[in-house]
Amino acid sequence: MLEEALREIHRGSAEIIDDKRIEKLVKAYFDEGKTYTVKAGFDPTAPDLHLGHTVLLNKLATFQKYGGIVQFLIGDFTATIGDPTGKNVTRKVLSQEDIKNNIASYTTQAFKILDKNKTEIVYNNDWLAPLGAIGMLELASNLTVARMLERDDFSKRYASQTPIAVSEFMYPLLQGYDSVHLKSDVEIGGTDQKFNLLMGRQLQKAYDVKKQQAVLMMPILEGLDGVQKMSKSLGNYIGVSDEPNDMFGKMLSISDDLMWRYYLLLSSKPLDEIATIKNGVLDGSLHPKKVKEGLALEITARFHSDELALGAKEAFDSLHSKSQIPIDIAEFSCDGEIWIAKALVDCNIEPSTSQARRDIKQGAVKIDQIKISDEQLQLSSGEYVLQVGKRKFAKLKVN
RNA sequence: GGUGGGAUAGUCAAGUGGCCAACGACGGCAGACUGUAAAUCUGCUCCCUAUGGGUUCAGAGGUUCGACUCCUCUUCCCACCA
Repeated sequence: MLEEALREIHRGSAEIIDDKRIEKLVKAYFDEGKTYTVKAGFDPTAPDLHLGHTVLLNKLATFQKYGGIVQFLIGDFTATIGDPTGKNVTRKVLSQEDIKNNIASYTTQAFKILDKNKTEIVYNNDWLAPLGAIGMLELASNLTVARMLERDDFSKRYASQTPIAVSEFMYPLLQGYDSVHLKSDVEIGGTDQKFNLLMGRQLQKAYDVKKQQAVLMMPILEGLDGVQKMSKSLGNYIGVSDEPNDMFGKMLSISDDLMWRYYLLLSSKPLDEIATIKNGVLDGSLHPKKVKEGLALEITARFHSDELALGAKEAFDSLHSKSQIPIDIAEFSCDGEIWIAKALVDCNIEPSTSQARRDIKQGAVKIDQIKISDEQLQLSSGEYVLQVGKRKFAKLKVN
């Protein structure tokens, strides 16, 4: 039982510092029912969560299963500085108003995964604001500039003479101080947070907290392209608030290689079960498509419901596998006879008549399921279903 | 402040007077194959009812029958010097 719990906790992690401590904490929970605290910080900057964020949330949920009380730390104070990690420029400072709004939507989404009863939402403004100038200076004395400049992102910016605000130096310190105040037993974060996470340990020692937090780092999830990290700005993400059909479709669009990564980091299936599935695919007894569907169903169901997930699968099948026309396609209408190329542009499924003509020439355009080849074609009155390629549809009514 | 180099389509990057709507790569779109995959192969990739016309190569002028290519000025980048 203990062993299983630990395996689940270790699953997918990139690096763990002080694993012994984690073992002890979990063991104490099994033996004596003692709980412990697991801290994770969230920047209230991104109100829309995507699956990349859920990697961390999943891990927190796992800890909750085994005695962990999550300290869901909202960095409302630190957000006014902006985490410099990975950034090449000084970040914009958020207004209090923005922060408040973001927090509300953030937590609603997070509780789709976390157990509300084992979560304590804390705001670092509560203790960082009262820290005052003296406290701040005291804190700052724990870190040397040289040490700070060892950090890659800072040293690069320094070398290229990109400005670094002194306040940015404070960020890791403040994050670390959060751990002092909260007396956290464990902190989890992404691998990119290593420096900040370790700062928590260092400061706990300096402030004589009597215990140093264990640190568990999760890898950064790759986006749909399988290469770059999942992020909204790159457009390669699956949002936790995505519609079931979108979510399901996006999941199926990932490559087979990436699928295993997603299974590891996103699925709640036990590892040995996943290993069995993987073997099945390797020896050909299982079709990779089916396996990917399983994953897509699981994830879609998690954020919506079993029914909606199944519905999404059916919608997907009828659209793609059975090559039927989707049910809800955009409708357009026009007056009088219309040239086919123009019609495609007017229905927003082609960017220009030039492109439309090219596609017709290539046999990519269908009207009512029938491929057309005449680029001069005029549509007289009636209703048509226009199609370009496999996925672009429009209904057109010619009056 | 001085001197030199650069700015080309979504991105990178050729092109140094006509053969240039502009090589190539990536991306994107489409076709074949499939599992709406991936990989691979093929075609297309400024706009316009088109064997033609129009607008493009940082911006504004100029030279020329003709300019992305030459000259002048402007803006922005980069390198070296001070």
